[in-house]
Amino acid sequence: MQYWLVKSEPFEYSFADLVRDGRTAWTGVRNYQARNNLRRMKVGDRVLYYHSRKGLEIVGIAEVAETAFPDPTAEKGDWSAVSLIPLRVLNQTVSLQSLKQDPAFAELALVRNPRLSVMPVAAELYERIMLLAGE
DNA sequence: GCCAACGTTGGC
DNA sequence: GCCAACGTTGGC
Repeated sequence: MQYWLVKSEPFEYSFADLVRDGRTAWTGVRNYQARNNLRRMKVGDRVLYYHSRKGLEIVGIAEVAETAFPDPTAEKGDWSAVSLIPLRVLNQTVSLQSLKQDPAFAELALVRNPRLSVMPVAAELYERIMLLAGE
């Protein structure tokens, strides 16, 4: 099992929206690095859900329900989407600030490259985030 | 809302 | 193929 983190602006599509919908196609990624990460996802992989712009915290966990397929919202270009389903809301949200305060997360792409919207999370960092989340 | 950082585009 | 200009992202 691999671990990932995706970012979404909560006023565009929040984790609560995903919970409400039960499943969503993760479309609209237009960055090659992020796209390549989408393509590496496997069914059952865990996906941390981060609220960017507003909130600035990890709020929930989703799961990959379907591996990469052509992004139906892309009019041109070679872009991919995956399907995500919600797993659960975290007991406690994990703020970007708290991640930045812990040197263990210095290598996390969220900290190092704040513009990447789909990124891998090392297993040990995922476990550490789970601890911070009271899971 | 500002603006730094990053990615992309396009003229040369 | 370089690099300046432009557009976008996202923390602050």
